[in-house]
Amino acid sequence: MKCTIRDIAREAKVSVTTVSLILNGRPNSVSEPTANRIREIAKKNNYAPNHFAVGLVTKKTNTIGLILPDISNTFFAELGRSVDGFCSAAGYSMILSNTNHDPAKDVSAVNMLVNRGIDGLIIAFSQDENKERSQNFIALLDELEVPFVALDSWIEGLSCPGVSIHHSKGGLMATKHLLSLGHRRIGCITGPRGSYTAERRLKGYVNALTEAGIPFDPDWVATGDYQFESGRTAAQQLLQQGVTAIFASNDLMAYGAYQAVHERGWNVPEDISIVGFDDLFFSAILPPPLTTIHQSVSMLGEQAWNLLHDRLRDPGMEKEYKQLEPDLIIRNSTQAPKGSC
Amino acid sequence: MKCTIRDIAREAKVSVTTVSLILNGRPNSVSEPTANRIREIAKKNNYAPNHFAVGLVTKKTNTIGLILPDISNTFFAELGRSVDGFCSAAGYSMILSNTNHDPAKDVSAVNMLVNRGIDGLIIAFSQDENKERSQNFIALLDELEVPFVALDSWIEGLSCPGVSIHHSKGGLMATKHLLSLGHRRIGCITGPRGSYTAERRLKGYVNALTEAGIPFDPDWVATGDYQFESGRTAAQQLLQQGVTAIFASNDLMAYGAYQAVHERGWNVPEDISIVGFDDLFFSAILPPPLTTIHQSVSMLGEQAWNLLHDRLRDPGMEKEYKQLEPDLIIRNSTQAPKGSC
DNA sequence: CTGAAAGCGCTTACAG
DNA sequence: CTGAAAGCGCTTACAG
Repeated sequence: MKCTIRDIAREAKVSVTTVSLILNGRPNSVSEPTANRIREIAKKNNYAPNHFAVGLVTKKTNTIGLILPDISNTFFAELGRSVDGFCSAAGYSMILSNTNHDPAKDVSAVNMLVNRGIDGLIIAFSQDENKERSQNFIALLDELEVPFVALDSWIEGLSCPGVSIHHSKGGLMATKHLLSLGHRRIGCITGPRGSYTAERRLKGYVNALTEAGIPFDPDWVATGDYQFESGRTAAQQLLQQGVTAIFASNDLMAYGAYQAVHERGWNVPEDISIVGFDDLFFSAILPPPLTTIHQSVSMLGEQAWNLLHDRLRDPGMEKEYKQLEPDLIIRNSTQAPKGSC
Repeated sequence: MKCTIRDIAREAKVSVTTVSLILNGRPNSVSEPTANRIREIAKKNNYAPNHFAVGLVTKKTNTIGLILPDISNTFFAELGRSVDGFCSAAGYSMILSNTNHDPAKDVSAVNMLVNRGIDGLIIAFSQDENKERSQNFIALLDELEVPFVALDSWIEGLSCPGVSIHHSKGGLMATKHLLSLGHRRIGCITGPRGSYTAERRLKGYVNALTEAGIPFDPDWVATGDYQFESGRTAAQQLLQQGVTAIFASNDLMAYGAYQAVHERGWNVPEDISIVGFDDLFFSAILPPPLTTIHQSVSMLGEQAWNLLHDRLRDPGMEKEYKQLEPDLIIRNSTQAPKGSC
């Protein structure tokens, strides 16, 4: 039978107040022997506080919500695992909500989670091209009574703490690497239109070209959706344009680009160099191993949790937005363009 | 300001009883106009029931727990996504708990989730070689007051509903495929010792050899732990034994086997055929694409949810254990052994 | 057709 | 040093 604070009080012959004070370690003036007796009875009966009763009174749940666009993408799966690790170590549970990249689900997930009673929220936003819905979403978030932090992504116009890799710097580093190898006709496969991360990474690409004095050619940019298949299609377009190298805005699309190259009977990196972004586990074992921008998923998860945890304790805390340094991992998918030496 | 049932009652000039009855669609005899008025006021005020108050009274939470060994493994990530999809469609939330393959965390996760108040539980067990802890775990589960179902894996001696692929049949099919190509020296990379799924898959391998009249050679079996690296190491051992083909008990280890083969300067499938198990997304894009046993993750998730949902409505329901049919997907990592034709 | 009231299991001023 | 009591926001017999 489930044991309540009342059962313990009865057995220990004290009031429920006393039991509650002791078991929660609240400041009290209960005598040591009594306190110990209470603790022992609680232990013996396997006492665990009723979560709802506690929540009803304290308004605290020790549960946080995590909203992710797509948990089947390794990057987000690892991110989820990382956040889960940190929050469960701190005694919090995590309710996961998967939006399948649907911004409308972002909205319903926030509502659902808040009604269910979470203490805080971590959100990796889905891209939204719909300006009006996007504005409504910001309004909803602004009125949220629980703290939340943006992870990986962000919404234009939203003011909140958050953490992400420095997307544009990553795009810059990837493109500069290609430039330094001697490439001049460099294509870019972007993430979906309206996606914050996609736009930042593209910006890095554009900046690198500009710095190198290469005029921006829109034909060298193909839009993808961060999925494998779109990388393949986009790469086919770019190959038509005669690019000698491709910066894919994530690894999954880079794999698609490999496929497009192979289908043409070409090889990576001999005929075309490819750089990715994310550094998924598979990128290291793919033949040839993929040169890519590494994101530290565990650091991302840790920082997101820390930002949230700080605000759980002090809701008034200032909103900081952290940007993690990207790492260029040079492997074998990039080399100097053909005939350049 | 958060609006309560009481605020609505006051505004509608009825009792809280009436409001509760209407908003929950309980059998009632409230006049239509009154009912509509209540519904409108609720809507206008954005009323959402307080989860804790409801839970305290009804003992229901509309939340289920999902325990997974490793969400960063694509197979489990997709499984999590699948379960999440079905339960959120049914109005349930899912609390995810990641055990990192640690059976001790299985136990603590169950306790944590139950104390937090879940209506039901889906568990993909981690393997446990420790018989005593395993027995204690079974005892804990037997006394669980909420329904639970086993997903993918299972514990010897436990009686509960569940769903998994027919692991041994999958192992049988994979090995028979190799046999049918003419291979006779077939190695097997198993999952970790004590793992239910690993043992079943190995059993399929052994059965196939026996059926074909090939004596079982323990040197042809190498133990892995379902991770990439262990596949590489195990494959190195097996290659020493002169096998012409390898059945890896999951795709991740099959990728490791590819690596071991390449490191030796050999090729798949010319020098050695490899079959995997799971059919992860990457298996189709790997060069050469991997022949493997396909598991329908979405069906696994759906069945697990259905089994649980049935028991949520009728706890007395009989315990059924469903086994899904494996599918052999033949791609390019397998062919007849060298010099066989 | 509708409401008063008990109770779910806690926490927390407040009183002694 | 310890306890009685109010209250968190609901649901649900029960009474009228």
